[in-house]
Amino acid sequence: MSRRIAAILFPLPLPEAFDYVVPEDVEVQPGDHVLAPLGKRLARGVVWAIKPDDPARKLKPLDSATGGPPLPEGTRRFVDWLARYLVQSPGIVLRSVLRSTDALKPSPAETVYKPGSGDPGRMTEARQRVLDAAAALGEATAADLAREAGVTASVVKGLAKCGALSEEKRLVDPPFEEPDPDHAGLDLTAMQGEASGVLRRLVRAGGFQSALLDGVTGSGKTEVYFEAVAEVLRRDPKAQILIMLPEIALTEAVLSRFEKRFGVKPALWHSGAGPKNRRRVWREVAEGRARIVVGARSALFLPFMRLALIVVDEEHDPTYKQDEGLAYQARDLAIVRAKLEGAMVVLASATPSLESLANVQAGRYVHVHLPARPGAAILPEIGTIDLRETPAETGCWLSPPLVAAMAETFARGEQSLLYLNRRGYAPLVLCRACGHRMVSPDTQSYLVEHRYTGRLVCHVTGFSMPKPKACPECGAEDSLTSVGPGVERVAEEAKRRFPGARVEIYSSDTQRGAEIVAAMEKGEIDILVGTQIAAKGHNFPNLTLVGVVDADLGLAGGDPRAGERTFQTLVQVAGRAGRADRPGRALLQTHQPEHEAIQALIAGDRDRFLDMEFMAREALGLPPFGRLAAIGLMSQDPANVEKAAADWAAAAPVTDGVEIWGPAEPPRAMVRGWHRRRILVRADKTVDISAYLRAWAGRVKTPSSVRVSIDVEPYSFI
DNA sequence: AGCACGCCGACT
DNA sequence: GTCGGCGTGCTC
Repeated sequence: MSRRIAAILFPLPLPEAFDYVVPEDVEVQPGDHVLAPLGKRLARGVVWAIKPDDPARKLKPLDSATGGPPLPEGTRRFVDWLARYLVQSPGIVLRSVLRSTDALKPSPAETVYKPGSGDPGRMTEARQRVLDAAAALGEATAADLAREAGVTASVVKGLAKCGALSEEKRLVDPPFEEPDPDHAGLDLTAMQGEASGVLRRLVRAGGFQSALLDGVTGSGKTEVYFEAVAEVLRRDPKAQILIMLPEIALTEAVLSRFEKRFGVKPALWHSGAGPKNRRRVWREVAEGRARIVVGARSALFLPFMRLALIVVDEEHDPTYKQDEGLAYQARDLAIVRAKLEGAMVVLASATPSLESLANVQAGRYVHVHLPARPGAAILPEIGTIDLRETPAETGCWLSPPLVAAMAETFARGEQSLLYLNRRGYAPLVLCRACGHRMVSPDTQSYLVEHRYTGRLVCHVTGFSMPKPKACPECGAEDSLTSVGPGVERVAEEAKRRFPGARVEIYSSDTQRGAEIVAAMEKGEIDILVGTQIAAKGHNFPNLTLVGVVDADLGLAGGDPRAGERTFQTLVQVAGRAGRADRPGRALLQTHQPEHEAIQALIAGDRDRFLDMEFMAREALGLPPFGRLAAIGLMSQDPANVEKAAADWAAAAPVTDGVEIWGPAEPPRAMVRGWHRRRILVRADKTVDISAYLRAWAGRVKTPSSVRVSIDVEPYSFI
């Protein structure tokens, strides 16, 4: 009598799936959820495969099947692929898929009440209030009715008993409504029509395809990819679609646009959603009923039954890269997932990543170009101010040419935006007497002065302290001085120079951001000083001058993507000026006006910037022309990390086309008591860097006091 | 991830 | 003499 064997994968850091005997009376398929004995306890796992028996092996029987929607094959293959690629145990990847622990239980039912025809009998005031509430709410739970009427639930129950309220069972997690591809009439420009036509043709061709939808802000990318979504809905009544957005973009605005186009709300998946919502979305996706999911990067791990299209909006956005825990780049994984599912991918951006443009050049992606809508935003005239020739006065940050431009703008009754990506008043506080620099107790990074709150703040850990009167090192009184500008300091200078102007600050510290935006739209602010947060997406019709206080920020440093990021940010910021019918201009204060990023920007020549950047990266063998990986080591004991780093370095396999850089102290060598070291690996494109790392990790034994993290394709170099 | 085993410090 | 700290190892 041959046994049936099931390989079961647990959501635990185990190296592989474990084998169990399937009892006679248990029926399981790959993807089913089961309980199985693991050591002394029962653990939840997923059947990964059914295997032929090997009678020689002594195996435990699995306990039982737990039910719930099975994990589809595509999702399981994605887990296996990811585990290999990310150099992680498959169980850890599985854990990212099983994000909603109670999604496996059937949707619970709740009792709801609505007005009935029965005789309420003796009418009391409480009963009348409940009946009024029921009439107003239509259909509600006992708790809701009681709260609304200001009584206890027993009054509701009493009315239900005599039939004055009728009782019904309702699923707590109702299915999502079916989106209608033809809900809204088409109202596309000729350009949009052409672009959406290309995408629709790709959808009709079917199978795995990738397209880059490349269009400036305001060109209507969303409407265009919505047409690809509609085409998928029309062609296959079971097909599912994932629309990915950076977490921060998952706002009411997106939802209302979606609802206008498809007539219903999409299933939403993001970190802020509660467990109830997650359970509903997870289950509806796994059962194949949720047709469209709009979600942040983690939505990529949902168990889609029949995924036909993935849209990655704002694909260049660096927040698609997750650095903590499972380190992955959601945009890249979207391509992989689509390939495994035979689905199509649309990457959309106004400033596409170099990686995506390289794929276009290599012919791997179809390039769908979407020019600006006629009559819409005109890119402003962009100029530089060479700070070496016309520096700002000592203790000031606005150079004479920028001040002159602001004065003209103000005189015309138009608005200016000063952009500086530094919160607070000053990025550094030091003692004039002894040179002591105020640093954070944990990270040793500089404390940023916030004059508005009178505190010194660590932007890394959030640590803060009141600004001391005397230097904590030498005791000198009133010797602490603020070095460098933050938005508060630039605003102070703007107020001093333009006493009649209304100046406001907009940063992530701003409490009433929405009010600032509204006031700016209404023209109630003359000069807005803002960080990154002010660069995105707002439409200020009377804004005609953008001054970039420090265009050099981000050009330096060891980050291979710094130039690209600066370029993208500057395009966004410059794009704020002159959006309505007024021409705008942008002025960039810089010490390196000859830098490619800045030259290309003032020429409005993206292709030239990209060519330069491509050449630089190709020469260094950096992505997308080579591969990078980072090995991070962390311990509370400095001697332990040091030793572990040395052990890792000594164990590195020697291979052609691979270079090891380090071990080195990262810029933040110590974070919250943890000492850190990093080893960077650069490999030629032909090298399987995951296999290399796996082989390497197999040769080293790291003590449990040292934590090891492997990041394939790191983005953060902090 | 749990859970057990094992080897050194302050307590009934 | 034991209770309990958490470092190490194992789970089909």
